[in-house]
Formats: sequence, C-alpha cells, structure tokens
Amino acid sequence: MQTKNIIEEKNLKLTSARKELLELFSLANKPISFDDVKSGINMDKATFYRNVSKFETESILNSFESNDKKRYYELRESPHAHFICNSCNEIECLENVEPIKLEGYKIMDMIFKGVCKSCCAS
Amino acid sequence: MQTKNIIEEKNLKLTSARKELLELFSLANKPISFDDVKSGINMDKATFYRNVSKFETESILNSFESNDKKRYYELRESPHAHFICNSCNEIECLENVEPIKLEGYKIMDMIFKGVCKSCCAS
DNA sequence: ACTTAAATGCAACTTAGTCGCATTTGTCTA
DNA sequence: TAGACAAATGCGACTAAGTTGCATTTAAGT
Repeated sequence: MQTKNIIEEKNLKLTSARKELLELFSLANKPISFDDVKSGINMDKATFYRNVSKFETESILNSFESNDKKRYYELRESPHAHFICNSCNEIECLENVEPIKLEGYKIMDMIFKGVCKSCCAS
Repeated sequence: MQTKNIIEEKNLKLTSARKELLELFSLANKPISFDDVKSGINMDKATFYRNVSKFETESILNSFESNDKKRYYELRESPHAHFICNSCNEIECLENVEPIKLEGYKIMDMIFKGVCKSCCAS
C-alpha cells in the first residue's frame, strides 16, 4: 500500500514527518529504534515518538522492547517472529516460524531470546 | 536447592541482602521487577541491581524486559515461556509450551505477546 | 580477634521516552 | 485561492529505570 493511502485510511494528516517515517519503515527490513535512525531523520524525537505511538494505535506499526532498553518498531504487514541475541543484541526477523496457538489468548508477537547463529559459531 | 548452597556453589559471599533476594525469588511464582518489591525489601536499589546482575551472570536468574520498560527477574530453575499482555501488561508463566527448535540458534527464552485470557474475555 | 577483598548505601549521573506550550502546517470550506 | 481551525511540530524541561564512583561496612579465612 502507498504511504498516502495508509495515512488517509486512518484519517491522519499527511505531514512530512509522517511521510519520512513511513518511507523509512517500508525500506527497513528489520525493526528500528529511535536511536537507529535519529541521525538520518529530520524531526524532533518527540515527533518521532508521538508518530510511532499513533501509528501503533492505528495498527500500522508493531513494537517491542529488546535487551537494550530501547523500543523497536516495524510495519505490521506480514507478521513474523523475532529473535533477539543475548550476546550481540542483534534482532532478526524469523519468517518461517509458524505461529503458536494458545487457547483463550490472542497471540500477536513471538520473541525468542538466546544466542544467534553467528554468536553460536564464534 | 537451599539458598546457602546456591551462593556457596558460586563462591559468592552470603550477605543478608542476598539471602533476602533469593528467598524472595524462590517464593515468587512469577518474574519480579525492582518496582514490584522495592517497598518490601531492605536494601538500596543499587544493591538490588548489582545482585540480580551478578546472579544472572552466575546463571541463578534469568531476566527480560516487559512492555513497561522494566526488567523482570526469575530463578532459572524449570525454564518456561512467558506471556506478556499488551493490554494489562501482566506477565504469565506458560509451563506447558514446548520449546521451539531453530537450527543453528540456542534458544533460551520464548516470549509471547498479545492479549491475555482475562483481557480477551472482557 | 585481625585482615582483606568483596558488598553495601548514598548521591550523583545517564538515557530512553514523555509532556506542556507556543508556533506551524495540513485540510476543509467558503 | 484565502481564511479558519484542529492537528502536528519543535523545543526545553521533565520522568523514571537503571548505573556508577566512592567512602564505609561486612563476610570469611587465618
């Protein structure tokens, strides 16, 4: 879907900060924290956080906290599990893990923690 | 295992703060944050954090971050998955979820996020 | 009891994220 | 196309979880 359509569908104003953010998230192939992008974006951190927060309540983004006390955001298209390495703190998207079912619960995200491939090898 | 044995096995000094903490964790039936226990414990927050940190490197405790920017700790005995509710932020231990295998990775924890039973019902 | 390294308490600090408020900007309507 | 209004922004001050430096205390071995 186009940036403009995403925004219009939710009745949000299409500001340049929002264009920039949605562009960023659709180009990224993994979850992003403010710290990851702060030097490359053209907006105040309050604007970043207010927008990702709004995007989340509008179901455009998902987020979770990693090991490093930072919150990571990604587009909600094609939900998938994540792996967080306790050793190098890298986050990987796991596209091929089938979602677990739990009677009575609605599961929206699965996060695995441990030691990633490259840290296991070294 | 007794508190004293846990400590001695790791060559740590058995201080009153450590006794208090290990007692606390073995009585608790779910992960605990500093905020959860600060009013009930008899030590400075620096002591709390330095000890849980040490316990973690000694493989006595596991920890993870929840939705609320707080770190939660629990004894490493009987590893199990956790469910974090995006709605009420409650953390549940899931004893009956079998661990997932991922070729090349060492998985040490599984965290599911979503909407818990009671939030689903209401 | 004496010694010594390790543990503690305290206060200052760090840092991700939030908030209030004055200003700006997108969108809607005339 | 201009004018109006609500929504969004930037800025600076603030919050709160967790960390650190340092002087003091305490557990454990002799």
